[in-house]
Amino acid sequence: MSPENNMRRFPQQARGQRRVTIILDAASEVFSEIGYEAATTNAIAIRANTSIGSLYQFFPNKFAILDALAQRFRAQLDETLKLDFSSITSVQEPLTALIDVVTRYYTDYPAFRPIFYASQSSPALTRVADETCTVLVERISKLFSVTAPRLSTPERDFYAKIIVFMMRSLIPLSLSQTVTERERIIPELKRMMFTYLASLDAFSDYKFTFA
Amino acid sequence: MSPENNMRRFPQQARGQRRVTIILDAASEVFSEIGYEAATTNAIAIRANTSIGSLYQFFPNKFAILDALAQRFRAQLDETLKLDFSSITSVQEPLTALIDVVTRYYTDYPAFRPIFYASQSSPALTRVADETCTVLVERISKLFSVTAPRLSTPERDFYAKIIVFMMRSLIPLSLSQTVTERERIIPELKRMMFTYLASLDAFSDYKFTFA
Amino acid sequence: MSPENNMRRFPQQARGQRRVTIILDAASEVFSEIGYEAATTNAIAIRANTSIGSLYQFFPNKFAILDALAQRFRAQLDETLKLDFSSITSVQEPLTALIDVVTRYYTDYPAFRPIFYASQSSPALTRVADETCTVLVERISKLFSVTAPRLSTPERDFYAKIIVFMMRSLIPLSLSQTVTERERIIPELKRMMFTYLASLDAFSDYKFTFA
Amino acid sequence: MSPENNMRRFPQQARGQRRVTIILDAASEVFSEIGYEAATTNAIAIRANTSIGSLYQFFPNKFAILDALAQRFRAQLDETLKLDFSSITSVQEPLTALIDVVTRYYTDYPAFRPIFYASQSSPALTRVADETCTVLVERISKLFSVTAPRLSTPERDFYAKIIVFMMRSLIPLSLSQTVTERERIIPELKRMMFTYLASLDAFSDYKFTFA
DNA sequence: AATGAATGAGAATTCATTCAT
DNA sequence: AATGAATGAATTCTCATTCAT
Repeated sequence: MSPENNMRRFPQQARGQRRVTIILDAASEVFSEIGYEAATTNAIAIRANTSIGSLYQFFPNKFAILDALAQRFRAQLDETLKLDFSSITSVQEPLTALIDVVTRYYTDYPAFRPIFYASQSSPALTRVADETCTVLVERISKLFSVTAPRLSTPERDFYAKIIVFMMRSLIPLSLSQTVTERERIIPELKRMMFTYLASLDAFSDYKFTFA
Repeated sequence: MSPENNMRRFPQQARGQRRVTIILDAASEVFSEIGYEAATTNAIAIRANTSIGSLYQFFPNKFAILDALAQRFRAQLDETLKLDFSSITSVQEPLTALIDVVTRYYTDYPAFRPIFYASQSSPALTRVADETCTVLVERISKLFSVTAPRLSTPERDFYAKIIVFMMRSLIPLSLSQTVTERERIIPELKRMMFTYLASLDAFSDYKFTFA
Repeated sequence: MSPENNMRRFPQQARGQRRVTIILDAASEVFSEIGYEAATTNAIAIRANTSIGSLYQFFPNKFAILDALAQRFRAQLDETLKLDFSSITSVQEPLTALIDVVTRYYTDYPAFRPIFYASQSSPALTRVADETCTVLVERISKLFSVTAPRLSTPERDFYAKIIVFMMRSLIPLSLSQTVTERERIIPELKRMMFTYLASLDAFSDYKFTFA
Repeated sequence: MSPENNMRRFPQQARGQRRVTIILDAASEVFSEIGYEAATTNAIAIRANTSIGSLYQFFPNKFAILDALAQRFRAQLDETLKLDFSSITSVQEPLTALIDVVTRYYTDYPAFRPIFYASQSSPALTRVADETCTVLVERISKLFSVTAPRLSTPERDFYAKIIVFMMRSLIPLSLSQTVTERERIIPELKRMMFTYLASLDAFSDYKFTFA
C-alpha cells in the first residue's frame, strides 16, 4: 500500500502495517453491515480485535478510515482493470468485462457500496465517491480514445461519465433485488449501454451485438 | 393530508394541522441541506419556529418525519402524474414528461433527493425510497399496458422498474454536476431510455425519435 | 365525596363530579399497572377518556391525584370498618375480619397497593401511606380500648401500629406469590398476629384459637 | 468483586475497578437520599466525581447500577451470614443475630432499603428485591434443616419465607419511626417471630425465651 | 368547561476523541 | 506501541404543566 495521506503516521513496522490492514478489513465489514454513519469507531476497533487507542494511532478520525478504504479499493480496481490498449479492437468486450468486474466488487466487497454509491450526505463522502468514479471514467475515456477516435476529449469524458453513472447506480440497485431479478437486470444494463452507444454517431462504425 | 400512520397523533385542530405542515417544511429544508443522518430533531424544531415538544407531539421519532415527508411527496407526485390513459397514443411523450416532472422535483424540493435516492444506509430509509419508487413504477407499468400490450404483466413491471431505476440514479447524479453538464445529461438520459425501449421486441411497432 | 382539599376547584356540577370519579378510576388503573412514578398524567387522561386540560381543571398536579385517590380509599375503608363497639366481646373476630377486608382491598383495588404500601421514595408519598395507616391504627386502638382495658393509651397505639405494620407489609407481599402460596400465607399472618397478642400480658385473659 | 453480568464491560485495569466502586458508592448515597426513580445518572456521576461517559462505560443503564449494587449487598450479606452449622444448637440465637445484622444493614447502608424493600413499582425492581430475599431465605431454610428436622423441605422454605417477609417489612418500617419507638419495635419483631415459631408443631421441642 | 396544542427543562444515552498507564 | 479508561458535548425523547381556541 502506498503511503496513505490521511493517516496520522504511516506505520513503520510490519506489525503496524498488518494492524492497518486488519482495521480496514474490520471497517469494511462494519460499514457494509450498518453504513458509514451508524458505524462507530469503537465497533470497528472491537471487530479488528484491537483497542480504540490503537485505531486512533493510525487514523486521525473516522472519516480517514473510509478514505483509506476507498484508496485501497481504487488501487485494487486500478490494478484489476489494466488493459492492453494496443491490442484492443472492440468497445463492447472491455466494457462488458468492466461491468462484470464492478458487479463482482459490489458482491465480494460489500463495503464498496457505501463508498462508490455514496449517500451524498456530506461533501466529504461525496468527494470519496467521485474520486472512485474518476478511476473508472479515466479508464473508459481512454478506451474511447482508441475505439472512437472521432470523439473529442471532452466528449469522451462526457460519455464515459454517463456510462459510469449508470454502473454506479444500477448495479447496487440491482443487487438489492431478488437474486433472479438481479440476474436479469445486469444483462439489461449492458444492453442499455450498448444500444445507447450504438445510437451515437461516433460509434456508427461499430456493430454491437445484443443478447 | 390523509391520515398519516406513522404519526403519534393526528392533529385534530386546524392549528395542529398547520404546525405539522410547518414542521414538514422545516424538515424538508434541513434534510436537503445536511442530509437525514446529520439533521437533528432540534434543528428541525428551531427551523420550524416551534418547540421540540410540539414536534414530538406529532412525530414519535426522527424517522417518522422523513416518512411523513415521503408520503407527502408521493401524494403530490401521484396527483401530478395523473394521466388520461384513454387518449394515450405514445410512450415517448408521457415518459419524457415524467422525467421532466421528476427532474423538477429534484430541483424544486431538494429534500426529494434523500427520499428518492436513499443512502441505502438503513433498511428503513431504503424502504421509504422503494415505496416512493413504487408510485412511479405502477404509473409506468400502466402506461406500458396501454402502449405495449404484448408485454406480460411481470414484464411490464420489470421494464418499468428499469426505467425508474435509471431516473432514480441518473437525475440526482446529473444535478450534482455543473449546470451546463446537467443540461446535457438529461437529454442523454431520455435518449438512453428510448434507444433501450426501441431495442425491445415489444416496442418494435413504435417509432422513437431522438434529438 | 367530601370536598377534597387538594383539588383545584371542587366540581360544582354533577357532570364535574362524575368527571372526577372517572379520572380517579382511571388513575387507579394506571397506578396499579405501572406504578405512581411511571404513570403519566396524559396516560391517566386518555384512560379516563378525557383531555389533559380537563384533568388539570380538577387536579393541580400529579400528586393531587394520588392524594385524592387515597382519601377516597380511606373514606371507603372507614365506612367498611364501622364496628359496633358496644357489642364486642372478642379481639380475634374483628381483627380477622379486618385482615380479610384489607386483603380484599388489595385484591379488588390494585391501586391500593401503591398507596398503602408506598415506595417510601418521596416524603409526600410516605405521608399518604402513613395517613392511610392511621385510619386502621385508630380503629384497632379503639378495639383494644374495649378488649384490653389494661393497656395504656400509648401502649394501645403501639400494638395497633405493630399489627397494621404487619398487614401493610405481609398482605401485599403474599399477593405477589403464587395463588396457592398466597392462600397459605394469610392464615399464617393471622396466626402470627394472635400468637403475638396472646404472648402479651394485657391479653392474658383472652383465649385465642388457632387453626 | 466477581464479574458482574449486567455490566457493559468488566473493568480491566485497576483504575477502572476503582471507578466502578466509586460509582456504586455514589449511587448508594443518591438512591438512599432520593430513591431510585428520582435519582438521575448525572447526579450519580457528579456525586462520584466522574463524567457521565465513564459511568456509561461500565453500566449500560440506570437499572444496571442498582442491580450491581444489589449484587454487592448480596455478596456482603452472604459473607456476613456464614454460619457454622455443625455447632448450632439453637434457632433463636442465630435468628436474633440475623435480625440484628439486617437491621444494621438498613441503618448503615441506607441504599439497602430501596433494594431489599422494593417499591414493587417495576418488575425489574421487584426481581432485585426478591433475589436479595432469596439469599436470606436459603440461609434460614438451612438453619431449619438443622434445628427443625421434622419440617419437609417445602415447609422449611415456606416458614423461612414468612420470616424473611417479616424482616423485610417490619425493619424498614420501624426505621421510619422515631428512634425511641424504633428501639421498641425491633424486640417486638423478635418476640413475634419466636411466638410464631413456638406455635408450630415442628418447633414444639424448643424452648423459646422472650424478654 | 372542554379540548388538545404548546412549552421547555431535564432525563438517559451515545460516541468521537483524548489521555493516563 | 498498546490498552482501555475518561471526557463531555450533543442527541433523542419525555412529560408535567400552561395556554389558546
